[in-house]
Amino acid sequence: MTAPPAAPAPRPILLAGPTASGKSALALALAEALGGMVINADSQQVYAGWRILTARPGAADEARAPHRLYGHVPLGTPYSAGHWLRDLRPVLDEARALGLRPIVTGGTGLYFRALTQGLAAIPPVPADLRAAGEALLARLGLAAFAADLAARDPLTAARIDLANPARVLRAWEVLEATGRPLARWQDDTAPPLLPLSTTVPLALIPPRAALAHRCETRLDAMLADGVLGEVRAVMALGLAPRAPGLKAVGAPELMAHLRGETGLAEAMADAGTATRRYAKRQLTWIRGQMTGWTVIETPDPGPVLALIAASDEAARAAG
RNA sequence: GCCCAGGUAGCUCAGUUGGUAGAGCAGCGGACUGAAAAUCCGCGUGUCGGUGGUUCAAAUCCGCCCCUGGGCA
Repeated sequence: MTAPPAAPAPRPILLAGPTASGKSALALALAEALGGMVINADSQQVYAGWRILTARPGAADEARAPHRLYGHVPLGTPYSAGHWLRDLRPVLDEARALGLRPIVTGGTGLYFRALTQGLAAIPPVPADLRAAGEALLARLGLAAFAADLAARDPLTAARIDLANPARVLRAWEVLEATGRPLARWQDDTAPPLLPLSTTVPLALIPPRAALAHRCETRLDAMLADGVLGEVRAVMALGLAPRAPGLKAVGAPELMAHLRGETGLAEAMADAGTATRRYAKRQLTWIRGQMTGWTVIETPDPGPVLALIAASDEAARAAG
């Protein structure tokens, strides 16, 4: 112990929360106050083409603090929790090199799980194999398809929801592509990139009434900002309806309107419904899956900064 | 004013020969290991417009009243 140890890198801040909770604004305020880098953890905000619809930080926001992993993926390109984790690692390195504190924020619970609990290192599944699986599922029906999987891979079948086509299809394609049960891959999951204990994990959960109100006013604001033009531009790309990046909440509803299938008022109402349901699922995820996270109720930066300072101090004391 | 059709869950509606009611959507709760803003599971939340009558029993049959839509004046 001849030289004092270098100051440890500041622990990354993780900021989760339902849509319209005020995460982005809070993340930006924290970045300004702490010298941070805002890093996206949202499965739809990674896509170029959506800015208004996904309430992505704008140019003015990005001028106030460095932002990463926003809009860096072309629409139509497959993207997943695995892609995101691989993209994230060099960004965290960059933040450390620049002396910026990472502030990872977004609404995708799975991404935070992959980050803090690890993700099985399963090789990529070829797109045509997935398509073949979808075709087989459509031909056999879910019950027969699931029964077939259960016969070939009882280990995984016992672990997943066999009534959920997405989960059964995933198990099937992993088995087909790798010859190894998904459950085996999952059992071999490597340690996480950022264990929860090495972070400051915050979950922003505003009071229900306030959240509902924000969901509503935000949709109107999107309309005023020209979201229909954005949707029209995306439609002009001519991508398949189920192409990656086209399932942002509100996209199907507004596209239906632009195709002349629904009135604007109806489309906006439907988009509002979709938004509320999405927020509800996010809250369920946070309640059920994000144990160990600190719940904060308002996006007011003052108390949050105090909380972070106290947390940092406690971590320092613990060594 | 008269005739017709309706009035049942937050909304749209179903309800057989009378036995105190059920679907979809919304809503609420839940699951979640590489599509996750995805995908899936569970739950009916009701002065059956009001009132009087017939009946052991009325959402259901009868009278009157109220409301909505359409038609005739």
